[in-house]
Amino acid sequence: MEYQEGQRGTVLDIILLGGLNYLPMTGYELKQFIERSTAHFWHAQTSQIYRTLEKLEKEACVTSTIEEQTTRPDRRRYHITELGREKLRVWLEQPLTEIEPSKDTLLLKLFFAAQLDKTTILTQLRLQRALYQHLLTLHQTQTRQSIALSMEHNPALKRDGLMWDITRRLGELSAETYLRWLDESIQRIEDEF
Amino acid sequence: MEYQEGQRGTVLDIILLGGLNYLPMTGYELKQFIERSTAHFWHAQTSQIYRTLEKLEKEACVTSTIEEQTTRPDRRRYHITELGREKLRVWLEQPLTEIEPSKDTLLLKLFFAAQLDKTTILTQLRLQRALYQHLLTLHQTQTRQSIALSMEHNPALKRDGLMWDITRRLGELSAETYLRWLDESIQRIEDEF
DNA sequence: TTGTTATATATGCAAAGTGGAATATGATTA
DNA sequence: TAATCATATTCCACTTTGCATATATAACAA
Repeated sequence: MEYQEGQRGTVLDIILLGGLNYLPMTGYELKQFIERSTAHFWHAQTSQIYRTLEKLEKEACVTSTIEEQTTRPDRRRYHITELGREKLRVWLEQPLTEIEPSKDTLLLKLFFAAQLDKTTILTQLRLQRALYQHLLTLHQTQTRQSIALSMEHNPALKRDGLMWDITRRLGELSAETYLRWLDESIQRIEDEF
Repeated sequence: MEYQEGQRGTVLDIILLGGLNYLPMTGYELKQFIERSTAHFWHAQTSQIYRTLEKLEKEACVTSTIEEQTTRPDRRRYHITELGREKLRVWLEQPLTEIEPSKDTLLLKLFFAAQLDKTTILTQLRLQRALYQHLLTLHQTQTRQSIALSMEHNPALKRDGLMWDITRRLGELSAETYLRWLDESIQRIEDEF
């Protein structure tokens, strides 16, 4: 009664359709595609990918063909259909009208951390700091390069490249913010706790 | 084989135990507690809260007593047990050794948005901008005040107040970052798309 | 008086997601 | 030569989540 029902479409549906809209891939390749490109804002288990592909095939959003291989197990390559493209387009056009609630385990830990001792809290924060420092480096180098590489290979993807860089940029900014916040918080706990 | 198994403890377990560690509450009150205090980093459905409370009672982490009421439906008030406190403490002490993968639907939309037209993308981004602007205002006023209020009522919560403000602060910084990124992205799309 | 909101809890169902293991095999490396 | 890595998919048990709905009652507003 209150939405585009009948074909809601989960987020993973969309990632898979979005990937297959560039080129046909196997489940295995889609897993790698997700790890290379969307990992910083969405991830999925291998098993979930295969099950979702089956579901999408039932819904006629994708079709599949088996490729026989001699040296390796046979593999099933998925192709997007017109219906699939339509589903993708409809979902992309639909604006997000609210902010989705985020989930952050570290914040939860800190929220109830007053009962811990100072050193335990500080150790945990410093550990997170190291992890985020590493993540930031990744965003600034690796991810950026992989985008540049894709575009050299295929200049038709100019717009795509812009959009990919925009998503990459939020990852970078977020990591910077998180680091600043960690530093500030470590300082405050040292002084005020 | 590779973790503190037997009592893994989900995040919602911890929120409920953490809340009950301050004072005994009913399911209904816990729902409100979550909305007031942890909503910006974790949320939960009412049904999920009641079911998790039942589970925690089976595990002897909480006990419950029924309060008979004449004007309202009876209610069940939950109390944390020693085992519950222990579970909470163990979880809080355990450091997070990795960064949890985040999920962001807007980024997903942008990642595949190259096929949309410029106006559609810009409209969606401007809508998000308005939503985040509103969220930022909330963080800067409402949440801050509710923390100050809690501490006036109970000065013993000084440390808790510091930790609460630290979590609030990330909400504020994140909203600012998101806004800056939205502005920057709108600009880039206007110029380069 | 009729409808709505707030209090208070519970249930049922399906979809979504987790995590691990099973099953193959070729290529590489120590 | 043994180990393990990379390819490639599937299955299973389980938890979690979303969403709707049911059952009460009192207070309040239209």
